[in-house]
Amino acid sequence: MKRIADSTVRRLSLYLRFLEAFEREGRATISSGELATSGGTTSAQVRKDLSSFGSFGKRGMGYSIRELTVAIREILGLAHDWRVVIVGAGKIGAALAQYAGFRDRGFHVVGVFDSDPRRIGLALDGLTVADAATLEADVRQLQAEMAVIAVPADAAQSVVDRVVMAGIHAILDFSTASIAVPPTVTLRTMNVAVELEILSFALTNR
Amino acid sequence: MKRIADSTVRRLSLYLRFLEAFEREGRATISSGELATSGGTTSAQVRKDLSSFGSFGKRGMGYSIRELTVAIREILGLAHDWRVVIVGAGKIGAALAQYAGFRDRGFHVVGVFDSDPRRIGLALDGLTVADAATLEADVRQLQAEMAVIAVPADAAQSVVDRVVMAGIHAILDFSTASIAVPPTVTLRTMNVAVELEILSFALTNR
DNA sequence: CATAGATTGTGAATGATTTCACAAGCACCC
DNA sequence: GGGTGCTTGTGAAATCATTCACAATCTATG
Repeated sequence: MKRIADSTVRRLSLYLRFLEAFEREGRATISSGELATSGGTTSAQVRKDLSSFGSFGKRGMGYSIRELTVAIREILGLAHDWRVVIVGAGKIGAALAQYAGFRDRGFHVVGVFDSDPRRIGLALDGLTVADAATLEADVRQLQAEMAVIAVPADAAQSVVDRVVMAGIHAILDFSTASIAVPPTVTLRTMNVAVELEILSFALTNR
Repeated sequence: MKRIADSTVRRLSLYLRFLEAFEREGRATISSGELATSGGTTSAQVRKDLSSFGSFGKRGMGYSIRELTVAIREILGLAHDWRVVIVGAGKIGAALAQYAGFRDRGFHVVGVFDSDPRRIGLALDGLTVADAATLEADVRQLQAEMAVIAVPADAAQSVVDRVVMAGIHAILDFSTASIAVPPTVTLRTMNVAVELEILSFALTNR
């Protein structure tokens, strides 16, 4: 399979949301144009995005919402649930652990860790905050496949190293640090400060 | 000025972080190559990014960390503080309101709003959660310039419409909804589910 | 003051992504 | 069953972003 652009994958994830909303409304089919309008893009872009993976529509008719939903879920690897650990039970980590939309979308939080004794043992929505001292062993034992990192910047690299050591290949990082990972590991960073600074630039240079 | 790519602005924001770290270490100058290594890019990219805005380095010597920091802060519009309101005092909204890194970087939270009577009146780090009923008037009165939206998906569009009405031109949206704004408004979306789905794709198709 | 060594700034080349534009295919209708 | 109207799938073209490569220019040094 030829390499898929990051931007394409991101859009597929968005299309999936719109398809689910349309399905809830009871719609049966949708055209690339309508999907494009929902997602703020163009119909050609929607068709191109899908064409990397196959042919899902009917000419003259559009796409079956049901079928396209299943196809995109398959493409994105959402056919089965993922087991996720959260490291860091501070404000952000705790908020994420308790975020229901998480689990509803197939991401099952199987463990929350922290190294602060005041947080270890806290109950978060059915889970108990565990001691990060045994992170590697616990991650393996829980068979986690993804990690969310919500620790202070100066601890982030070491925590990432440890979950990588424990066999994790996909990491979502909320810290503001610059993190290095081996090429076999996918790391994505969500940085509120960066986004605010992009907004600041937009306000300043409009 | 010619149009600046979003990716360029994002990198400038990252460079700024590294520059600040280097400055704390007491370094005086830095080369494009070193900055590139920190940011996971190339020296040519660093120079190209800066060249859209002027000439900041000395050939043979690199960049003065002090001067480049000031220049990038100027470019990004961080020379003065921004007044930010947060709408939605749930888990995410509350975590953001209490996030100190926010204010330290020049983003001053001047108001937090919610429509749930159980949350109105709560104290969050020096701020009291206000009733969202008077959002428009309060936003104007507080002279807020940016809004962070952390409300449920079905309320997001209406809240965005209201802050836009109140004169806000920059919005950071944490909801999972698809939001429309007038072309004069900059909207950025942070969607955890989308990021996790990109990770899911990466794990599935590696 | 001339030379050596380093690093910038930037056109040109390459690579990636998006948009265009249109033939092909499907359903519906008469 | 042929015509009409729509919409897909996809090469080709256009646009946008990154990398290359090198002249220009700075400091340090003897």
